[in-house]
Amino acid sequence: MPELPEVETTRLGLVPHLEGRQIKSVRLRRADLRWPIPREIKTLLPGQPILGLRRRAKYLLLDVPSGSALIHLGMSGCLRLVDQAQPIGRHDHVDLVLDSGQSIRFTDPRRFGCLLWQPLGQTHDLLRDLGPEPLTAECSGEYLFARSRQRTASVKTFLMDQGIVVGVGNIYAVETLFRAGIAPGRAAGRVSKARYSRLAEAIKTVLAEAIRSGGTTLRDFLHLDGMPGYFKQELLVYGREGQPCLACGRTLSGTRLGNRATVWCGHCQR
DNA sequence: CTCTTAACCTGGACGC
DNA sequence: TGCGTCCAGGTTAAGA
Repeated sequence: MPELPEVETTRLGLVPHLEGRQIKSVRLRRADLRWPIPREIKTLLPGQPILGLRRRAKYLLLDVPSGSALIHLGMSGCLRLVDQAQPIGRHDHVDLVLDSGQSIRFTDPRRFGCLLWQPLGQTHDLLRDLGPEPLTAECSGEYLFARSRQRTASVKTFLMDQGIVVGVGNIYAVETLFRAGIAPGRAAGRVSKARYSRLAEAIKTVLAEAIRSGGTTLRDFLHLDGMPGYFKQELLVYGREGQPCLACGRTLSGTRLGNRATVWCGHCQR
């Protein structure tokens, strides 16, 4: 489900409810997510005040004095704020019960997500080799150009590599490449600096706009209040294979790159 | 190193 | 209605 805008939307929705709260208890129903949920989650979190909820790449970090709970939503995960009375669903794996009476509920049907522990002062291995945040100046055309030299893999695969730049998944890779006029199958090392500048620009505008719209809801991504994200209405190419290009009217092509559905316009993107 | 592929897991959509 | 197949917002491990 979630790329950076959906994770950030989740964070923004949760933050106001966490101010001054503490974690009363942890209800663990199922620990076998992508990696087993470590015992620290169960033993260290209860009784701790919540200091904040940060995001790095597609990870959320729930800070308490002794460290951070590290959360990734995988393909199908979501966090919701629920009341005690909320019935527990088949895929509601963990509740972090707050002293407000509400709980942060982690739901993830496919269990590609994870909930791990990062002790204070340490950086988890999963965060170690991540590239820059896309909405910072570090993610520039110059930077992408420099990192892409000599690389023969497709520019789309390159863009989705979290070691290059974080937060861009399949939907936003397809969208940003369309807006930058770059064919997704082109070798990353054969894209000019000028076009990487356009791409960097597109990454920033598309992600920022998606966050502003509350993310993209394809099937199951919902906000804390159960409302969908509205960026789907602004997708120009994703999911539109065989339909007319909104820029030139020609039929959009579809293929698979790195095993992921890819859509583009053979006329507008080179 | 870089690149490609398979694997993890469940559920929904579709065709027969 | 039921069954098989394919597909889905991500990431890592293994192999070439």
